[in-house]
Amino acid sequence: MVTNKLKDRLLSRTSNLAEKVDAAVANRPADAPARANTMPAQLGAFRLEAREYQERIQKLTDELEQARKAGGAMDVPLADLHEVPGRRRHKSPEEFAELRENLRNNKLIHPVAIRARLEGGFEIVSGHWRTDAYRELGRATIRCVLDEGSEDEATVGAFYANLLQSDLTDYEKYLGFKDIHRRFPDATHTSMADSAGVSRAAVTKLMSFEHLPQPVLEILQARPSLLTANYGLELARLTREGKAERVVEAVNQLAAGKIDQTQAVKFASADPVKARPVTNAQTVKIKAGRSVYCSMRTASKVLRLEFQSEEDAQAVQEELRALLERRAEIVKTAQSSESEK
DNA sequence: AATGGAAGCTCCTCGCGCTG
DNA sequence: CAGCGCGAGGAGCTTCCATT
Repeated sequence: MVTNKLKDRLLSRTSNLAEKVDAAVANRPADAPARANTMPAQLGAFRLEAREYQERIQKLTDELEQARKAGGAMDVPLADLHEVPGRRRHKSPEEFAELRENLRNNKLIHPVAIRARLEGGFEIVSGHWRTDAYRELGRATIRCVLDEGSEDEATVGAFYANLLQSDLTDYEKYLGFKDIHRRFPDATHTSMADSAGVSRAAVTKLMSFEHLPQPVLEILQARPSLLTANYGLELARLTREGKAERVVEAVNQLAAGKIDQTQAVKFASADPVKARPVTNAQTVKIKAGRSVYCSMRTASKVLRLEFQSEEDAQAVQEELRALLERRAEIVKTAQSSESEK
């Protein structure tokens, strides 16, 4: 199946990215995030910090490892499970309801895959919907297993796989790319675009959500579909130009359903919101008998010709070209005589 | 080289007016 | 009056050029 091939291709690119960036991170000098001033102090602080993190990771991983040896899985309190943005796969409300009802009566076949977090608790690698279902069913714990593979593989892989689903909102895509960028600070828009199979401009556009005012991001957190990246980009630009207040007000009105996205941008840019741009377009229909042969539309400097068939358009093209070349010649001689004066 | 921004293209949707 | 076609604008995307 084509889709699967594409998915495999993207996922394989994804693992490449993880390796590449891992390698880049490994090659980076250890004092990159330097805080101390002297070299020995930098190294000392770095080693202490690294050891501390290492110990915490080891402790949490050991607990899960023990559980796995004991029987492969452990019951984890739902309150200890945390979601990582961009990792959840899409599911319709109907599909979720089906899953929940299934789990109400049957026991969990596939345990939730989790990984220990530095800040405590566990992050869900896969099984977000199963966890949600258990929460709705009022259960206290859920069966979990320690995930294999690296954290980055899990996040990046799940996100890029999700990206193939068009029903992910632009804001959610932004959260995913942002998370990847947080994990791989060396990743550029270009490299992420390559891995995701989208254009670089698309990534840049999505990342523009980053520059929106905090209140707008909070609204989007609750309603991710409110703003698409095209308009997010415009509003981010206006925010940078110092119109953050107008942007927030515009998004509030957008959220209230009073205006659409285009009007929101106009409103935020402080331009008077015109009801509708005055169009002075004129359309002339050239008829062949009773049917329209060609519809000719003139608006400012645009002339549009629409024929009934491709053949008609082709047939006229050569004649029009000759006409336009003659006109261009006239304009040219007029220009040269003008410059001689 | 990376990123930002403008412009243009295409597809889609919706309202309006014409026609049978 | 229902069905249809058309016009116009919205939305989503890419490409190209400018800027950092």
